[in-house]
Amino acid sequence: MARTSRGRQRVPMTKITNEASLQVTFSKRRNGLFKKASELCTLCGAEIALMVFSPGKKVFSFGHPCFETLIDRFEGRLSLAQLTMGHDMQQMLEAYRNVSLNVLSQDLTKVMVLVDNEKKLGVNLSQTMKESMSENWWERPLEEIEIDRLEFLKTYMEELGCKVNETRGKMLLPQVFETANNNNNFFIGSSSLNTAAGPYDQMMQTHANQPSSSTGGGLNENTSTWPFSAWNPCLGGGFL
Amino acid sequence: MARTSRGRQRVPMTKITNEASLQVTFSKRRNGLFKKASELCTLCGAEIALMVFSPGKKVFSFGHPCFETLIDRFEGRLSLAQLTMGHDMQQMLEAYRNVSLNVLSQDLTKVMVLVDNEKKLGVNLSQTMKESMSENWWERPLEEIEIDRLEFLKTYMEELGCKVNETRGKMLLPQVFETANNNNNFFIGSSSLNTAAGPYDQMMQTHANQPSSSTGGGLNENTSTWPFSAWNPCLGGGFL
DNA sequence: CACTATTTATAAGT
DNA sequence: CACTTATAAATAGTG
Repeated sequence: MARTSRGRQRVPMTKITNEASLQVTFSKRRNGLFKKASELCTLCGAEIALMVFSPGKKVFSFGHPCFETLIDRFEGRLSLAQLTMGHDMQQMLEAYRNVSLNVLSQDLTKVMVLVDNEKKLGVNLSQTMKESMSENWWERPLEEIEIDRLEFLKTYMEELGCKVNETRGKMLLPQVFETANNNNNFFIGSSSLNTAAGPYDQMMQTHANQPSSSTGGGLNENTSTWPFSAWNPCLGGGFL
Repeated sequence: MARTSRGRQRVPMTKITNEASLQVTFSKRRNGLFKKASELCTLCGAEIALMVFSPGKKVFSFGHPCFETLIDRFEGRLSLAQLTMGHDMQQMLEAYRNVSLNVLSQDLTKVMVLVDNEKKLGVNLSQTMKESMSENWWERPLEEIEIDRLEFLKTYMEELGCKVNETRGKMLLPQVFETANNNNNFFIGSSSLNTAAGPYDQMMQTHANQPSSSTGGGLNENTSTWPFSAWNPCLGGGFL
């Protein structure tokens, strides 16, 4: 009988037009990419943070090492909340919420902010904020949490102020960008001390665009809440 | 004559012990990973943010689409600054500064915050903050910027408060994690309107561990300042 | 999703 | 690090 397959064909490196095959290719290559990332972690002890937004705006992320390991590593470190305001007026604010049900359970969330001018910012911010409210992933009213936090930070910054004096340099600019990162579960339910990368499918997590559901689907058994639809600027729901 | 090569050999998926071959493998596979990421962007129109920390703690990042494209896409969108405080007390704060010298020039910076308890937080935060001060990438005193911003946000949140009422849900936890992401230059000096992914080597950037130098080396011609040593929790200098 | 036939990625070696 | 070779992997097209 004739060949059952022509085998792999060469494909031009241009965007696939056929929607169906694009989906298939995306899925296959995404998995391949995550696997490669995983292998790089394992073979070379590299640390990788990877986020992929599908053309359909779903989010797929990969992170290694696990949260716990990073805690040990960066314990006590704190970055600066840095907000800029150029003549074009821009600002960005990022925040997170990490869910950790157990030693090995956690999520890492990220958000992206871009504003071109204050007007648009003001308008859309309110809208965004209001929309996000319906997501309800918090136990306490959001504003309460936020305000407490901001208050704390403000106070902290003020206290810190007296210690700081040489803060010059270049605040080159106006555009602020932010992306999110997800630190996925790792070795769910076991091997909390294992710092080596495990099977890639255990290191990645798929976050489907789920308007109402709060648990992430996909390859991960993660039971923690993943509020992607609420904060992901790329998703159709939530903020968008 | 005998075969000059045994060809590719199968390698166990365990950490490579030989330091030399590890380096080689890391380099090769890292490039392969970036290439794969690039192809996924091109072929499927995916958006990818990828960060790789080498075992030597150097940072290699990849980002698509370019900053400009993202601006058009997310213009006016603002995420929430979300800070949590579990019974274990944790918090995280992330900030950015994006430098855009020209339409196609930009950087994306990221920071990571982890605190296990307030004591450690208080102590290390001050230390970190003080250390960061010597980096001077700001034009105005940091505290000033920070406080202004936090004040603005606080006010905003308060005003928003009256509009919000259903903010329940699960604030599952205590650990907060954050990683940085770098949105590299893309099509430097040309094709600002091109939204397709270009050659992967143009989408990636290598950030060497450079204590005093501020410009990133590697494959990218990026001329904007890259303050990695100041905020990268993995680097020996700056915050660490 | 399973199956090939091929294209790619790469481990070794130079 | 760049090039080569031979082989392991990834994956396009198909059922």
